[in-house]
Amino acid sequence: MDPSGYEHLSPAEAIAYQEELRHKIQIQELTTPIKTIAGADISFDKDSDILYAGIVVFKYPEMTLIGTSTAISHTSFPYISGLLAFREVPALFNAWNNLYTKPDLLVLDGQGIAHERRMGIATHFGLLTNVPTIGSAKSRLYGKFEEPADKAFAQSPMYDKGELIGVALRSKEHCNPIYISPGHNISMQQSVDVIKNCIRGYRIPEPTRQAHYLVNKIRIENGESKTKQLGLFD
DNA sequence: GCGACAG
DNA sequence: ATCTTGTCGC
Repeated sequence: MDPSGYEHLSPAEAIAYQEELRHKIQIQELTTPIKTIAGADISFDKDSDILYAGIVVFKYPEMTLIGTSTAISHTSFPYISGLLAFREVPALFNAWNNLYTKPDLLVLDGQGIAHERRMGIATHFGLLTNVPTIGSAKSRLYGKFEEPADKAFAQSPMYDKGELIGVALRSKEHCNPIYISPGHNISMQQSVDVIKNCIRGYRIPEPTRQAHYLVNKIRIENGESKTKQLGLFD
């Protein structure tokens, strides 16, 4: 199904689609070398249905900037816990198609398989584009875990009925942990290792941290240009 | 019925 | 996610 059609799905239909896609998920080691990595994120105004999507690509593991792409899209699918992909993936897909050179790996702001149906936004996007993905969320959605020690890089496994679905990682001392889980076409261990390599002094790993910065920037800029276009200062 | 609940 | 200044703590 083309993501442009997501907005016409009912929540029940979206859940049915997740159950259908989950059978295709591949959590296994990525054997091809990782030479480039990208971060993706979304931004929007409080009561607006316009989404600002952005992707930032870096050379890995140096993390030097290679390129960026953005897309401004409309959505009508509401935010529903567990169905985030249906709201944000269409916009991200547009930004993805604007990228000249696709990265070897993509980090999304949200869960991978640490989801009740293993279909977090990172997994969903990976299945859609066939690019290896990792989910790096700022808060927990699903899974049980013990609080990791308050020491940089301390980690604790996240489980769902005995199954390992993610890792709570203390990316920085005295900061709340981030929740890492593989999205598609990469292993749990590799996901955690890669994210650790992307931590550069902040709680949020560089790929999504920079993507967040980018989408906020274009959101503010777009708002200002519209104000001018409407001639509110005339 | 109650609590949880990515962005 | 976004609205927003100061403020507590390392």
